[in-house]
Amino acid sequence: MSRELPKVYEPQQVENRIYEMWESKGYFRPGNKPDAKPFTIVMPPPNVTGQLHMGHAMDATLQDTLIRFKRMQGYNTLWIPGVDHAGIATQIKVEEELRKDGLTRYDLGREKFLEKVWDWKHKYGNRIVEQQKKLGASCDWERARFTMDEGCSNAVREVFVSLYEKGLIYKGSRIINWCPHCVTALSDAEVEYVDKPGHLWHIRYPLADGSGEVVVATTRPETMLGDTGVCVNPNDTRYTDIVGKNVILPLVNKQIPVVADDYAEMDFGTGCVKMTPAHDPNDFEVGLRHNLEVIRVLDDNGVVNAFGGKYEGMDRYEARKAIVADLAEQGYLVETEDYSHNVGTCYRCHNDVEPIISAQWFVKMKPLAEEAIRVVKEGQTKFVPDRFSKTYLNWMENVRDWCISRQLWWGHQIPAWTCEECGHITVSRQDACCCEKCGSTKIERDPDVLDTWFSSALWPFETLGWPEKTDELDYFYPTDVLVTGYDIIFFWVARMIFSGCEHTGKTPFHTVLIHGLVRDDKGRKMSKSLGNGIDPLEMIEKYGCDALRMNMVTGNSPGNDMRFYVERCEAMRNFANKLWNASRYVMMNLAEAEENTLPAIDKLEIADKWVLSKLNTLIAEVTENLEKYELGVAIQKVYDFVWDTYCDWYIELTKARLYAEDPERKQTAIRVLVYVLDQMLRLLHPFMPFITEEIWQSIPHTGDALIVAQWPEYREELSFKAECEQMESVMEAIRAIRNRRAEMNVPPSKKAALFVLTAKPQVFTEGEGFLERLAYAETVSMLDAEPANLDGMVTITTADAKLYIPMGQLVDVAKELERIEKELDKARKNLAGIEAKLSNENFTARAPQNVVEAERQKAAKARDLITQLEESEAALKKI
RNA sequence: GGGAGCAUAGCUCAGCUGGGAGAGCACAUGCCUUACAAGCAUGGGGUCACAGGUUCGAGCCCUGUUGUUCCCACCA
Repeated sequence: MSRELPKVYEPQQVENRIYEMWESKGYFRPGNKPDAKPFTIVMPPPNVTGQLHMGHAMDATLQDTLIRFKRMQGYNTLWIPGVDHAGIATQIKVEEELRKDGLTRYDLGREKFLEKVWDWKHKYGNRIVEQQKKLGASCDWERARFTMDEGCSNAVREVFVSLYEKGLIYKGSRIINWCPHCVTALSDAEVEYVDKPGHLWHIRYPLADGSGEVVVATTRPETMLGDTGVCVNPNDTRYTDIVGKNVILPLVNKQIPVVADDYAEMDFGTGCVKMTPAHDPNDFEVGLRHNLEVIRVLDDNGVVNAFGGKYEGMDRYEARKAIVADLAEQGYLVETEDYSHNVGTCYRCHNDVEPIISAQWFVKMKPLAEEAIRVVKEGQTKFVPDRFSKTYLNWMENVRDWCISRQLWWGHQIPAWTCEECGHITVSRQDACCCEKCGSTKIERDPDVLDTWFSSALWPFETLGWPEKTDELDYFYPTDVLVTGYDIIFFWVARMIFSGCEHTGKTPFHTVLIHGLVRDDKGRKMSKSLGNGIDPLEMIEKYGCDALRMNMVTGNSPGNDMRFYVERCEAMRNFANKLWNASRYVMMNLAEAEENTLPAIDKLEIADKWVLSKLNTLIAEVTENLEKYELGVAIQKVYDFVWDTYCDWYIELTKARLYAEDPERKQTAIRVLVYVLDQMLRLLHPFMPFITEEIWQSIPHTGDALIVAQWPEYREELSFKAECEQMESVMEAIRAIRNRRAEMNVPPSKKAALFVLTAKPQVFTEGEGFLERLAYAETVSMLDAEPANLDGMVTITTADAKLYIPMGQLVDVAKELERIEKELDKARKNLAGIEAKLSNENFTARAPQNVVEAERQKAAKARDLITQLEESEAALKKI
């Protein structure tokens, strides 16, 4: 950056260069600081198929801000990136590719197909990484992991086998959620329930002995092909007689029993429920209790199978239509009722899922959940904001066994071999050669793969080398903060916690920072189908990465959704530009500074002491906010300081000195300007890494880069209370004068003399230069007494002074009086309020002393103002 | 059916442990003041959803009401 700086900040010229500098110098790797504490974050691995979207931008910004903050605080920071193999999503993508050539995965066979997927991964898997770099993510790319790489695969294998050995993984036939479109089982978490309008069909089932009938209701009539019973409540006197009898299943014409079970509710519908144990989880349970037959009537593609008789070969919806029509025709349909109900859909393809009985692998959750509940209840892992711990606990306390097998090819294949001879299942860390029970070599590996989340669940420790006992694992694990959206608490966070507890004996992180969704400007989810997504890369291209990052954190609080406004990117771009220009101003004068250190305290002037005190407060507050993950609050404070305190006030306050001819005063000013700029850049760096580094590199600095510079600290010796009050007093006068001039429409070019009557003449004498420059005063003179002639004089009153400005004909005495009356009225009301408070003994006795003291000071100030106003009023009335 | 969030300026939202009602954008007026017109100065604009309660004091804590969003749940 030369001294000849462009007037406008151009992020495109800066970002790539800075990022390469950081990366090449190894700043993203944890420092080699033996005494330093570690600070570790594992990045939620995006899908290999993924395209960077606003959710990633949010995720990355928050994590990077925390990492940069901690890095500057001296921690050995490690942010581990990686990519997820995303079983279903990726497999679908590659199958779509194949379809273009008219092929399916079965045409290729498993091995060939997997080769294709790996090709695809190598081709596109890095795209999302490159995109994340554009966000300024300072993660240790050299440690980037992939959930299917060797280390992760070992971890998965170890976990599967050890859980199996502990009896926490089992294979069994249960009702699971089946997606006929993806042709695989799903876990409960992968089902999204959608309220859909449908029908409730009431169907007549005649008693086999001809003594009557029962009427059952269903939303899925096609499942009746698999009915093996009818259930009534044992206390339901209406049906006592028929329990144990058989009814005839219409269309199928077979006899099925009536059983009594609490499951049937007497006051719902007719009180009779048809039982389809193969296609409904409740019916399955009832079936177990009453030994009902289990007849599965839909195949893996959702098509009616051989048990469906004449309906065989029909798709489930086709079959539904045909069955309803036949029921109606044969007089079995009593009623068709409009009925809206929750239908489970696949979270990937959004087709309806079918509850189907199927042999699958499960993780037994109850024993694992215990510890996962304990660590959160006892605060070893805290959610920010805290309300999500309730969400988590509620889920964990009611969690059911986790179906982990998927009928896919892309993923970690289950390490289980079934013996053809004896049927025994061998589960093994090494690929099995023969049955461990009978020794037969006729064994076949389970073709299924594991749920993608099974490997993601191990992410915090598998990325550090587990199951090997590595030094890294020892040093960096447990990690510190996990940052993610509330939408994957169940999918991922919960499973990482119980996995960490079970396999490492430690909860994987002490804090879970939850953020919300990024929505469009109308509050809708950004989605491909709506086409309302905004591309983060486009925003970066247009407004700069720093502006996008600022957009992500400002005005946002943890756990809450945010709407994305392009206008705010613009506002943040403007902020970056503001900072740029302030720096330009400092650098233009930099030649005057001999060094970038603070001048001796006795050289500091009032404005310097004021800005340094403000900076001090800012440092303390921002640090605390960041420690508490209040990034939005923190950045707001820095923003205000930069724009308001530094640019709008301090820079203006230094101009008198910079343009005057006293070299020593000039140097003091510029050195404080540089010092404060440097400190601001540090505070801002975690949020706006690029522009701050770029500027920092061109001001005098010690150290190689801002990214590894030290985080500012509060310095007691730089707080100057008295000088701050002085400064504020002058500032109040400046504001009051500007205000009056604006109201009177006096242009800045029209300067006027200023007379000051005050009990603190020294304050205003010292502030002369400020009043001249910022309050358009031609001259500033102190008065000993009220001016003799107030005609043509504007009177402005502040708590500490009365200010007179001769404005000649512009002044209307009557209007002046009216204004003073108004101000007086306001001031008196204000004082009355404060006094009422102070005269309340309850208040003075019970409120904290500092609050009472503050009220007293307010009262004193209000009284001063009233006195001043009254005097002004009296004086004006004399005219 | 259970649980949670939200309701603050025209719009979008901050407001941390109770003591000043705020920001950005928009709006109005005046300014090309030698860092910045992507700017400067000044201003208008709020019953903090409603009703109670606790407290010396409530946007903030408690109870209830209304509206709204979301999550969880096997009622055929």
